[in-house]
Amino acid sequence: MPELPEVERGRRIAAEVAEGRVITRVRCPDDRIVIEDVAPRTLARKLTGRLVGKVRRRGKQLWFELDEAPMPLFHFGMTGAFHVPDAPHLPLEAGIDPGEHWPPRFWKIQIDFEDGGRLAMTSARRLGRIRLRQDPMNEPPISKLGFDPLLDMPTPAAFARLVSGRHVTLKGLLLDQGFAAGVGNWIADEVLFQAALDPRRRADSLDDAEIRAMRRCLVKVIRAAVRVNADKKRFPRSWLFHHRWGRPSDAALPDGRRIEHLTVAGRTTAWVPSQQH
DNA sequence: CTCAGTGTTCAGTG
DNA sequence: TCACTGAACACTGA
Repeated sequence: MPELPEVERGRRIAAEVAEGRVITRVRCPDDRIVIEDVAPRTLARKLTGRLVGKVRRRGKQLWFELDEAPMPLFHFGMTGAFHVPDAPHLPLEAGIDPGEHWPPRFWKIQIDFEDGGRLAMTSARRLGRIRLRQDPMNEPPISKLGFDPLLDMPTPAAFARLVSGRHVTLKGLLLDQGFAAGVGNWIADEVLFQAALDPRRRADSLDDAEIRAMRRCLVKVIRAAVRVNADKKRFPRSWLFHHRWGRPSDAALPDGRRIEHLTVAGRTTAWVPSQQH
């Protein structure tokens, strides 16, 4: 489920196995890998022998800092993840039992390190991408991203300026990676639910208090989701998250308030009309 | 068998 | 320029 929190989880998994190690082998079969603008064997050649510095993340983008350019940039798409062998704490992704299967189902690349550590990237629906960049931070797609709610959340005043000039729906604004990097479909819905805002409202229709509420809920939801992923905890019961997936006809919160489904900004949107205005 | 889907990009429209 | 829509990508699982 790669929105910002899952990608941050991937960053931590990769950091543990990769940082400070030399890459000794890269496997990415021609018929399986999803790479942009570079042949699988070229990618393997560029990475082999490189020393990994920091594993970094911005929004949903993840990359390795190496001792020598180019650097590999990973995007998980709809279903991607990083895996390491024999790690029982891995996320529950369809069909993968990391304790028994290696390489994991749907693997697209495997990277081995000098100390025997291994990392695999999976992408069941092949929408994940791997790219090479000389200077990842200053080239697209990362250079085009907006703020990252975990790394550089703007001040309330700066946030208000970003919001007020826009005529998009709130849902569309939150999903725009050039506005807030890392927000995906369910997080956008959760933020608007908690901020009590109708997803179809236009950004430039919000008053100061509503903008502050949206900012506060964005930070709160992202931070809580990262914590949930890291500590194997659960989201609070009051969150829309738990209840949005049920059959649309009888979807409701525990207290009985109805959950409706709409398409906003081209995406399925769950919301609670009695609470969001 | 059908269809939605946690993401992104691009072409076309207004 | 801005914003929206739909299609495409490619596959799983309900």
